[in-house]
Amino acid sequence: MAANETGSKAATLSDVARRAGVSIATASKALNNRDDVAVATRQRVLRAADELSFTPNAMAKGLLAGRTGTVGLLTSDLEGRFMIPILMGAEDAFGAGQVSVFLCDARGDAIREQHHLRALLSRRVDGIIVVGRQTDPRPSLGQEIPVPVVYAYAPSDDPRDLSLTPDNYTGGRMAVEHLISCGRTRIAHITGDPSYAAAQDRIAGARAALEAAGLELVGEPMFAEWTEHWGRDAAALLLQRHPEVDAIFCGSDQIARGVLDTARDLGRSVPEDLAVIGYDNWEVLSTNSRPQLTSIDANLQQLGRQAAQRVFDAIDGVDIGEGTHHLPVRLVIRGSTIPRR
Amino acid sequence: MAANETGSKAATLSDVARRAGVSIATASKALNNRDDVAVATRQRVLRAADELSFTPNAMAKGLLAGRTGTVGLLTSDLEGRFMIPILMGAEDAFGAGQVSVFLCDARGDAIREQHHLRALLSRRVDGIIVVGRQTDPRPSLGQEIPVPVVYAYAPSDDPRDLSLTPDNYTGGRMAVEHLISCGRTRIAHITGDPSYAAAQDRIAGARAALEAAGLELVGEPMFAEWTEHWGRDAAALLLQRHPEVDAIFCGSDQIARGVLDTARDLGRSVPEDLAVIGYDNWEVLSTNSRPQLTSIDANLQQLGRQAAQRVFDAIDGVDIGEGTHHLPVRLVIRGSTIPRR
DNA sequence: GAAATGAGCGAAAGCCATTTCGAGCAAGTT
DNA sequence: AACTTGCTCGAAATGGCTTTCGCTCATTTC
Repeated sequence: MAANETGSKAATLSDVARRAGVSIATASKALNNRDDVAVATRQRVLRAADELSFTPNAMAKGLLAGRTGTVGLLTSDLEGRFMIPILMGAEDAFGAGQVSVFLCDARGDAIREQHHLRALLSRRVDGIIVVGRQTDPRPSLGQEIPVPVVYAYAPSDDPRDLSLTPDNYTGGRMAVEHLISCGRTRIAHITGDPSYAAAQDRIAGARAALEAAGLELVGEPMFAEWTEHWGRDAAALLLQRHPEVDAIFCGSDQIARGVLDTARDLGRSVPEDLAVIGYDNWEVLSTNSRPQLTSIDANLQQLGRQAAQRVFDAIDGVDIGEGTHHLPVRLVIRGSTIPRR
Repeated sequence: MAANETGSKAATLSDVARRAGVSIATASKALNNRDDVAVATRQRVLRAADELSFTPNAMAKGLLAGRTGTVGLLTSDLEGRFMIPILMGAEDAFGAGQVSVFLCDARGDAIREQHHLRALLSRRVDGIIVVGRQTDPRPSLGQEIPVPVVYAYAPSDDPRDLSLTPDNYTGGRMAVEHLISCGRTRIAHITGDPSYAAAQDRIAGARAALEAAGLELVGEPMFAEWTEHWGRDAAALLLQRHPEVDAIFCGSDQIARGVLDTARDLGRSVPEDLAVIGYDNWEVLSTNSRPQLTSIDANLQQLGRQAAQRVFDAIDGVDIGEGTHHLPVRLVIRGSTIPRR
C-alpha cells in the first residue's frame, strides 16, 4: 500500500453527530464549548468525535469565518543566510498560536513573486510578510492588497508600507565604538559589495563613531565581495600599505575570517597586535575561528518575531503604522577584540 | 492607515456575475474556460473579474474538490543546515505547480510536532513531508494519517513508511576510493559524534573501500563533535601520533576546515603532502578554504524535490512504495585532493 | 391546574465556487 | 409549419461548518 493511505476519508461533523445521535448543530456547539448543550450530550458528542478522530475542516470554518488563520511568508531567496532566522522568528511567533504559515520562495524573480502573491490571496491568507535578501529597498507589493503586509529585512520602497530592517548604521557605529573603547585608534574597514545599502550604512555609522572620537579611517574602505577570499586579499593589501593599523572592522564574518587568516600568515597577533571585528555573528564562522570573532548580531530572529507580531496586530485591526523601522542590533564580544594594555 | 488595509473585502464570484449581468454559473464557466459560454459573454465576465480584481476563493474550491492543493512540510529543526536545501527542493517542486506549502517547525519537540500535525490535518493538506535533522531513524507519525506521508533525510523507524535519505555508506566509500585513486594509502578518519548514524554509515563505507584495496585505516576513527575546533585538535593529535598519514577523510566540512588549519600550522602542505576530503559540501566552508575543499555532496535539494514528487504521485493515487531509500551522493573534487606524483 | 419560564435541541440559512441538468431560444431540416 | 438540433444560460445541489431562531418539554409560579 502507498505510504499511509487509510482509505477512510476524514470524518465530518455530521458523522460525529450521527454517531452521537444528535443534530449537526448540537454537535458543533458541543465541540466548540458553546452553551445550550447538556453536559451528558456534550460528553456523548466528544466521545463520538474522539472515536472517529474527528478534525474540523479548517477550510469550511474559514469559509464561514472570513478569516483563515493562515499567513503568507513571501521570501525572495530562501537559501539566503538571513532568511532563515527571520523565518524562524516568524514561524515561532505564529506557530505558538493557531496560525499556519504558507512559505513561498520567489527565487528573486518578480514574476514568480507575483504568481505566489496571487496564490496567497487566493488562499485568503490573513496577512503577508515579505522577506527580502538585502537591506536595499525593494519594490512595494502595492497598496491594493486586501490584507496587511509587513516587509522584513528588505524594506519596501513605498513609505506607506511598514518595513522592519536591522539598523546597520548603528551597527557600524557600535563596532567602531567598541574598537575605540579597546584603545584602538588606527582603524581600517574591509567590506563587501559597495552597491549594498548594508555596506554603505555600516560605513556611515563607522565614520560617525570615528568622527565623534576625533579619528579618521585608515585609508579608504575596501570594497569587493562578501567572501573569505576577499578578506584574505584585502587584509594582505591593507597591512602592507598601512602596517600601522591596529584594528580592522570587517563588513561580514566571512571577510573577518579571511582577515584572521592573513593576520596569522603575516605574524600579526590577534587581538593583541590587531583587533578584528566581524558582522552578522554567523556562529559557524564566528565561534570557530582562532581567536573567536567579536561581531555584530542583527537579532534577525527577533526581527522575524516582530514582523509576525505586527501582522497579528494588523489583523486584529490595530494600526501598526508605516515607514521603515530600524531594529536594534547587538554587539557580541569574543576573543578577537580586547582592550589594549 | 495600517499597512494596506483596503477595507474592501475580496470580491466573490457573485459580485463578478452581478457586474457582468450573468448568473453565477455562467461567470464560473467563463472564468474557467469551460464550453457553453458565448464569446461575448465570456469577455464581459473576464472584464468584470478584472475590474474587481477577483481572485477565486481557494477554500471554497477546495471544499468542493475534496483536495486543497496544499502540502505540509513538517521539520524538526528549521535552522539546521540540512533542512534548508531540502526545503528548497520541495518548495521548488511544489511551487512550480499550483500547490502551496505549509511550513511547520516542531523545534525537535514531539508535543509540538503532534500539535502541528493536527493543524495540518485540520487544514486538509493533501500530503505531508517530514524532514528530520539527522539521518538516524525517527518515530513514525503512524499509519493512521489520512494523507500520504514521505520522510526526508531522517527516515521513519517504521518500514511501512516511505523514507528518502542520503546514502552515507556510499558517500564514505566514494570519499576513500577517491583518496586511494589519488595514490594515498595511509588514510585516517576524523569525524563527529559517534552516536550519529551518519558517522557510522560513512565509516562503514570508508572501511569497505579500504578493504577492497587491501588497506586499513590508520589508527581508529576519531570521534567527538562536528566542529572546526575538534578538527584542529584531532588533526594535531593524529599527525603527532601517526606522522606517516597521507590523507584524512573528515566527517564534515567543518572538521575538514579545522584539519586544514592544523596542517598549515604544522607545515604539512595540502594536498601534496596530505590530502584532505570533507563531507557535506557546505560551500561557504568548502570553497573558501585554502586550498578549496574536496567534499561529498548529498544532493539535498534533489532529495527535497524527490520527496515532493513522491507526495505528488501518492496524491494522484500512484503507489509510491515503502521502505528507506538511499539517494545517491556526489563527489565534488577541489584543490585539497590531487593525484600524487 | 394553567400559564410563564428556560434549558436543550434541531431546522435551515449562509459562506463561496463548481457542476449537473434542464429550460429557453434561434437556426436548420423535412 | 412542425420538429429537431445545438448553443447559451440559469436554478439548484454540493461540501463542511457555524449560527440564528424557533420549537419542545420539563420545571416553576400563581
